[in-house]
Amino acid sequence: MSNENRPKSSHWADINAEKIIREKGKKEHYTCASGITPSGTVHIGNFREIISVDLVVRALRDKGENVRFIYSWDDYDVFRKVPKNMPKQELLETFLRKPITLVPDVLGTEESYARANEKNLEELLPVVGVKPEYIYQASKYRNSEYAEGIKKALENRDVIRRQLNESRTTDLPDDWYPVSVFCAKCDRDTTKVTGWDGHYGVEYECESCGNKETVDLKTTAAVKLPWRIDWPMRWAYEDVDFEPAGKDHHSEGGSFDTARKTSLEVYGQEAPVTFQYDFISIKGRGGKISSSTGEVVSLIDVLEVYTPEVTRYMFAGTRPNTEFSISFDLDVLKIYEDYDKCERTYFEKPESPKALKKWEKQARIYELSQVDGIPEVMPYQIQIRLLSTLLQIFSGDVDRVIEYLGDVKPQQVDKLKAKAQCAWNWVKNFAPEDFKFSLREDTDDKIEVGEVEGKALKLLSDKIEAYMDSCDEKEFSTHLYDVARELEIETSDFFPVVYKALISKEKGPRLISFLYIIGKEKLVSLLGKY
RNA sequence: GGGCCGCUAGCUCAGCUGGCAGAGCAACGCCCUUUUAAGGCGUGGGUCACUGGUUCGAACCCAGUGCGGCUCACCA
Repeated sequence: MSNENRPKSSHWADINAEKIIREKGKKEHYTCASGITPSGTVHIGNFREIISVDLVVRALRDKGENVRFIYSWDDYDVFRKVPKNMPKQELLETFLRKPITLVPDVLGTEESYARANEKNLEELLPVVGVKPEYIYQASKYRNSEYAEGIKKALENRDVIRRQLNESRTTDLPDDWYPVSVFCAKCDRDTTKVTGWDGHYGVEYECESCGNKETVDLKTTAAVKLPWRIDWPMRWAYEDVDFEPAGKDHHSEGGSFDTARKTSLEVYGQEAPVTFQYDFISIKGRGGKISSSTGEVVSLIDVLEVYTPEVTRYMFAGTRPNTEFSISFDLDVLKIYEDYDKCERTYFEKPESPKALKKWEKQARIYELSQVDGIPEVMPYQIQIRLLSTLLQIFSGDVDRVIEYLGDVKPQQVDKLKAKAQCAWNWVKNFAPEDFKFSLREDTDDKIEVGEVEGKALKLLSDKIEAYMDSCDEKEFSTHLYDVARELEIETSDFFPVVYKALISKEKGPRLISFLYIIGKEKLVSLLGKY
């Protein structure tokens, strides 16, 4: 962050960073945590969790702090239901009640279902500049690394039961233990804990296979803590300073609420600084992906249409506790225009203190939207609409678009290409039909036109040949209208014919500019044959 | 029932560690000799949901009311 005479940032990420330092005190390093259960495709809603933490991590680092950014895969959670978007439903059903790390990968060849879901995201996160340290809970639990934490929960069984009962409708029974066990024989969590020896021995009985044994917390892979206890145990284990959570956790009586109490009373430390983030919804993907089931939109789908910077921008520019939707319809254009405006603002820093204050907010959002550092040269500014039109004229060939533009600097090429790829994907997959066109080929048959219309096209072709090189757009428009005038046809009849001859549609981009973009040579070959 | 969020122009929203009420779209007008899906300039448009409080000053802070949404009280 460039600091010369800058007003103090009021961005939520910076405010939270300050709050962490204030509440946790000055520390050698701060631990920021995020985590989710890979019980299915990791969707874009889950991504809000990760990116929210990443933004706060960046804010802390920009203040010169050392930060450990951990990301926990809760892959020792139970496989509770089969997501509808997964193949091999019957096979998956046979693994219900087992930990997801033991469910086979039905999508490919990963070692497990959990791993497959994890890998999908892990491979993509660096693309948007997110690089956490991954922690795999299945591995932690199965190696008994949490033995002491589990034992502590058992020792405080009554305290925890009281804490949980405060927000339950029905009290936990007297013989309840604050642990859950995966049966060592059948791997299911259909077990009942029947005793604890006061040290490391836990006795259980499996209700599905009848297995009954006593396991040692120091060596067993079977015992895990239920979520509401697991969370504070890990806060203590990793010394977590900051972890946000979704609104489902943040209600009174929700899991953050009880975890906070357990953290303090059982594990002896304050809960991390936190905030609540809201859900995000999807707009404009009607029927495109979903057929039978719950449509799962994940990061990879978003990156098809939004560049990594614009993707970050949507999250960095929205306060976490407000809901917003990620759009795939015409709103895409607006988002890009907003981002471009933000970008131009960043590179045009004002002088007056008053203007500087407004600038600061946008500038900070821009910085937080970048994947690796601020570009040295402002990226090439082109309206996404124009870019889409150009791409359609050149059939998606980005190099020809860049050649046409003529003034793209070498340092700007990569980002422009990335933007063009997204624009092209959007046009192909999501743009309304009205928006789409493709230029006719020279080899295509002529369209059917009446006698006068044919003459008009021919005349237009002649005028293009005669005047286009020597006139600018404004001057040439006279010749365009002359065609209609000379042949005594209404422009409202004339324009559609031109569009039809060019793109087989009755409407199109504003004609004069459109003709200039297409260029004389191509026009003459398309129109001259009438 | 508890908690959280929202209510600002016709629409979608920004503005919220208090300082002249904003943007985009829509509308209207003008220009590009003329509509359309990329243009330019301009105009109109507001009880900032309501009531009260704090303050020199409130869309913003506090207390309450109404309407709408989400969420928890199983599991994670």
